[in-house]
Amino acid sequence: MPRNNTHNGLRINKNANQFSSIASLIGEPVRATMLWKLLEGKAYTATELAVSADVSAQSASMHLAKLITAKLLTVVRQGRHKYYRLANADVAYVLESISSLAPNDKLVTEESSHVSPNDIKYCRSCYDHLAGRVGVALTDRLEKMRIIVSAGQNFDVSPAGAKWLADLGIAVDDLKKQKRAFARKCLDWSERRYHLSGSLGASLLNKLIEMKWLRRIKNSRKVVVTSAGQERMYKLLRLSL
Amino acid sequence: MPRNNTHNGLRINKNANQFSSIASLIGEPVRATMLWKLLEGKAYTATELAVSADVSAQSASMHLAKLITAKLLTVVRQGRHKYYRLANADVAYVLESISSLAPNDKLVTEESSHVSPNDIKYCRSCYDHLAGRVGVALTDRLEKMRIIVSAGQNFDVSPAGAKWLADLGIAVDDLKKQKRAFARKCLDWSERRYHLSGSLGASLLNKLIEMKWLRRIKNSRKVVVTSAGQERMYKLLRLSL
DNA sequence: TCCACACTTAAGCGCAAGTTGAACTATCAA
DNA sequence: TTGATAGTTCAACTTGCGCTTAAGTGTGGA
Repeated sequence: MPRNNTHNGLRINKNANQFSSIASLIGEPVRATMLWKLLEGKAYTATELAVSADVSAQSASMHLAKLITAKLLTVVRQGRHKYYRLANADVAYVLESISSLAPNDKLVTEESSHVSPNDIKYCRSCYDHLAGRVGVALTDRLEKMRIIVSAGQNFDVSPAGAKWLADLGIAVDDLKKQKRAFARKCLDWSERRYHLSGSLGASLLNKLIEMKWLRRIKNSRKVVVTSAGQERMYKLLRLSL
Repeated sequence: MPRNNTHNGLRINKNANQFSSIASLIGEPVRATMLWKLLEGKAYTATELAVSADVSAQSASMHLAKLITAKLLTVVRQGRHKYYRLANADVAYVLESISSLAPNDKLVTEESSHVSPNDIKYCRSCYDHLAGRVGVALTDRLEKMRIIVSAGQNFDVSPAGAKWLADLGIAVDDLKKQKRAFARKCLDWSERRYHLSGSLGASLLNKLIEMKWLRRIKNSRKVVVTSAGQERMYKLLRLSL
């Protein structure tokens, strides 16, 4: 009887519907597994995702199509392969925040927020850039040293900063030409603070791994700081880890 | 054949499973509607939630039980009623972040982030405290005026601040005695900046509504600044809205 | 004491949503 | 050209999960 077909009721339900359709899209077990895998930041083919979620190619294709139409993923064709990745860092962020609700985080008392270097919260990749305590600390130092400067929801690179990055082998001008966002502020769930994302964040992470200052942990989003990395980052950035 | 039963594969899937179960819990249409309603911050009875989601009492009971065991909601009994509310601000925050993925945000070009006072992004309640552009601006002013001071992931209240709040009718000492967090930093999705949550944030919102500086919009999380509120907040806080 | 109300529990039904098998397109490599 | 691989589409099937009916507990008011 009391169907809430008031004007307000309808509007609320419209919002709730959109909200619900996204959440259930993410929540379906197979899709959740795929998204979780893609959180590493790498692009995977449909078959790879099908295998890792342990379903048939047909199922995978159907699920991936849904994620694409919902704009949660993007695809690029390469020959007969299709490479899927998360649509943007916002998606990665939402996935992270959902997982933070998992009750596995055994009773985190108010200020027992001590994060050890072995903790996934300490140093991890978020989609394609560096997050966690280290990601935030690095971003902080870059800002303090005026290599990057805050600009609304984005960062920008100072002239001096561009030179500093060039010394590291990162061509800021080239990155700016890409159509994806250049240097966005990405929120870190565990730290509740900004870190650097966008093409600059991504190429910085790549560079740090290439130089062996950081090392990815296989099949995980965890990243560790090598001893060389520790030393060099202190020398270059006064960043003690 | 290639069931990924490697040690790593299993660990990844364990995480993905937890992740998936939370997301699908949120995503089910009826539960999504209930959660969306609870985002207003108020507590509702099982029947109220059943009506607003347009389902039978039995169904509602079942859904609510699931949300309780997942620690997404909490309940208190009062006589023969049970009052449900979101378990904490983190839950509210996650719900908000999910909804931010909705593609309804019609093409937000890089810096067209112009928010009008009629926009839900401008001024709204997040769970039980004030969020949106106004929430962030208010928090900023409170910090600039040293009423609150940053302390890691929390805020603290200065001695002068405690006096200022007492003049408003907020007893800081009493709030600190509560077992819930006193003054947390809560991230605002649309603004990507902090605002004040915790018991202090909640009682500040209540007080502002009580004094008729703000007014809740029925059946919505939107909140509007009254003209009296505009005037008083400028006088008291140099906050122009 | 009695009845109304708020909410819960259990059993069976039914449907939406995912899976499967088969057929189809497109790319690549002999 | 042929055959192998990557991915998609479609229709038939299977099933998990929410809904309904029905019965039960606990609280409050007359």
